[in-house]
Order: sequence, then structure tokens, then C-alpha cells
Amino acid sequence: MLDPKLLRESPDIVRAAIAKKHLNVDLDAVLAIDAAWRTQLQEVEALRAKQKAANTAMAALPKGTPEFMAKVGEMKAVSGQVKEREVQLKEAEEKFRDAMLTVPNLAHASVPEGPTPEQNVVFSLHGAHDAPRPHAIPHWEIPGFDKIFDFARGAKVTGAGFPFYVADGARIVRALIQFFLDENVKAGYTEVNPPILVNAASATATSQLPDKEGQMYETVPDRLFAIPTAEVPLTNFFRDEIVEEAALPIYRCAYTPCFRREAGSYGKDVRGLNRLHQFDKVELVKWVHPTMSYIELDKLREDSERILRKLDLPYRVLLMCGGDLGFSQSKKYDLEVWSAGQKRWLEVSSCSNFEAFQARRAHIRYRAKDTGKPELVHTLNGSALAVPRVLAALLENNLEADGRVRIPAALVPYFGKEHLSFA
RNA sequence: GGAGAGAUGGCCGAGUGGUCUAAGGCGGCGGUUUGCUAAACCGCUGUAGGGGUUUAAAUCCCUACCGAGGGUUCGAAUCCCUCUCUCUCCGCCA
Repeated sequence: MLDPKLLRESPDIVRAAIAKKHLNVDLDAVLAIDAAWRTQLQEVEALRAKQKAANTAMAALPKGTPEFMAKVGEMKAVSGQVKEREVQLKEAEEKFRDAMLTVPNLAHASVPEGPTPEQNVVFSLHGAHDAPRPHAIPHWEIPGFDKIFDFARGAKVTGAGFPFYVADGARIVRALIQFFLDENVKAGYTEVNPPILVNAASATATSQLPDKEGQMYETVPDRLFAIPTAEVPLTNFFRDEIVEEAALPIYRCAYTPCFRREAGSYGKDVRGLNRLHQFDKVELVKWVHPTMSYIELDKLREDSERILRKLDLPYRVLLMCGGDLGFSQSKKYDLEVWSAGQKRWLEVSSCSNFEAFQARRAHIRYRAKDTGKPELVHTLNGSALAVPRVLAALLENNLEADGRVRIPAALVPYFGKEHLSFA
């Protein structure tokens, strides 16, 4: 959520920032709702002040005296009025809150202009993605692929997009998860193993609710949600809390399975390992001092990149333009790995700075040392990394003439051998 | 799942309808005293929203918050209902 005071005092700044994101928001309507709410608030508060004053006076009177009874009669009318106006105020407040939730976060000055993904800037390019790879084919066409990534049986047991990983398929997933976790811990992140079901309050704080409800699996009858990313439980760890300034920055990482209904996806995007309903991912989350969040964003991106380089995978970094930024992000980099068989880039990480936008909604603050007052932290997150797409790129880029896949040196200690077989 | 007991400020803890503006203590911050430290003494102490003043901040005024949400009442930390969580015992269980 954006700072309501910023909107009140500098609506033009907000207007310009929304234009940069190419979103359509009726700010005048939001401002009108805000003004109406504040007027009602003042009226109700004046009534309540009157009630409190009368209450103090009555406490000093002997009960049952004529003066006392007169007061009771008088305040009965006020009481009814307060109740009526409080109901209206509550409605106005909800309207105001809902209106504020339609206002997106502001794009940072360093975000490139542009309405569509075509204006994303290639920030950097690593590795020889155009090197000739004669054996490269889409990973789902590799002979034996179905044996160790068994989509058919997964569909029978659960549904499309829930594969079984078997033998070397299971082993490579486990190796990647552990490699990612170890690398992140080495980079200073504290490992966390969070709940993978969360309640509605948590899903709301990180903006999955109310709008993206249809993207999550929901349990009955407890109304718990299967997490679409570890960002949800990780970020909510400090929800409604005040941390000490000296504790910042806080770095956390977590491996979890992630669950996404992916309603509306189709075509080549969903072939093979490209897009699954259940997949494994290691996520990074940072809580930082507001003055540091852009430096921390670059460090976060670098932490994810380092892992791709250790795996010897060609990749590129995109700096997302205003129009391709999410609703709640101020700045975002995507890491895309080259998939030699499909001859396309696959997104394996998305590193974002939310500034105070997410922290305001989740009430995550730090106590400023000099003033002693609570201030909102800045939150950031990024993947390091998403397993299936890294795996897809690995299978396609490292496929050898004998039909096996060469395991990158850094991963061999985790996988336990130098080649993956489809037998 | 069953039975019982609980939830009050950073922490402990008193408070069973009206100066609660929540006692008292601990902790923390500031001060006095003081070779230093400690002790003693004095003062201060949470969060959120709104208003007013201001270049701005501080100060000031109002309101809300005693696990959450409803209700009763002129008036609720206190009475009633629902829910959540914690603890003890029983049951079940990897």
C-alpha cells in the first residue's frame, strides 16, 4: 500500500508514477473517498468526546438522582447517534482502504520507460548462448525423458503439471535444491524451513489476496492456502512486528515447493518443465534500511547470478520497464537462462525491490535508533533459483552425443556423479 | 477430538460496570549525587489515525487500542455470545 499522506499532499507525483507504469487508476476518486472518510471521522470523534465528557460528569453524581436521570436520557440520544454514525464511518473506512489498495507502488527513477515487455532493457549478458549445440533438442523430446520425469503418471495420480521425478530425475532435483541452499547460506542468508500452507491474513499481506485468489490452491474446510512462493511465509515472518534497527539488514532463504493453479496458461509455455502446478524453488527475502534498498537489490541480483555462473549456464539479466513492472514493485530484474533446445530464454529468477509498499501492508517496521520511533522497512525478494527451468536448461544445454547429460562441476558433489541418465 | 484453565503496555503483574488518563514492579532513557563502577533519589516511558500550528520538526488538541470480532448499557479491561491462540490432563498419531 502506498503512503496515504503522499497521495494527499503530492497527488501529482503519484499521478506521474502511475503513468510510468501504464496503469489506469482514478486518483481523483481515491482522493474524494479519502476526504469523505476524514470528514466522517472527525464528526464521530467529536460525538465520542461528548460521550466521554458526560461519562466523567455522571461518575461524580449519585445514581438515581433527577440530574443523573436527566443525563441518562440526554446521552441515550447521543448513544444512538454514535452507533449509527459509526456504522457509516466503518463503511467509509473500508471504502478508503479498498481505494488505496488500487493505487500501485511508484516506479523508481532508474526504471526504463515503456508500456510493454519489448522496452525491457537487456542489463547484462553472460555466457555463450549462441554457441553451436548440435545435440540440443527441447528437453521433453530427449529419449527417456518420460521415464525420469513422469508426467503421465502424475496426471493420473493428481493432474496435469504434477510430474513424478524418478531415479536421476529425483536425484537432480534434490541436488539442485541443496546446491542452491548451500550457496545462499554461504552468501549470508539464514536458512528457513517455513510452513507451506498459510492463512488468509498472510496471503493478504503479500497481496495474493484478494485479487489473485484464483491462482492459489485452497484447503477445505480450514481455508488455508498452498503457497505460490516461499515469499509469502518468509515475508510474513515479521508481520505486525517492530525489529531493532541494529538487526538490519536481515537476509533469509528458504526452499519450498510452490503451488500455482496457472489458470489461463497454454501452448509452448506449459510444455515439459517450463510451467508446472507444483515446483521447487529457493527464495531469498531481505528486510533492509530504507536508505540501503537499491544497493541491496543489486547485491540480491548478484547473489542469484552467481549461482547461474557456477552452473555454467548462459543467461541474461533484464531490467524491467515501467509497463512490465508488477503492481507492488519499484524496480525489478529478471534473470533468464538460455534454453538451447527450445532456443528461447526461460525466466528463472525475479529480483524486486518493494521499498515500503509491502511493509506498509504487512506492518513490518524497525525502531529508528536516533528518534526511537518505528519506521517502515524496505523489503526485497528474489528467486535463487526456480528448479524446473534451471533443470530444463541444464538438460538441453548439456545434452551429449551419447544421450546423457553432463553435470556441471559445481553440482557433481551434490549429484554424486558426472552424468545424468534417462534409463 | 474431549475436559479444564488462561490471554492486560518491551517484560512481570493488579484491576468484577463510572477520574482507568490502567496500580505496582522490572527493564530502558534523561538527570542529581559520585575518583570509577554500583547504589540511592528525581523525572520520563506504547501503537495507530485524525485535527491544529509550522518552511519543517518539536510542542499542542481529539479519537481508538487490555487476544480478535459482535452484543448488552447513558457508560465495558470488567457482563454476555462467537472465534483464535497458549497451558495442563486424556485420546489419537510420524
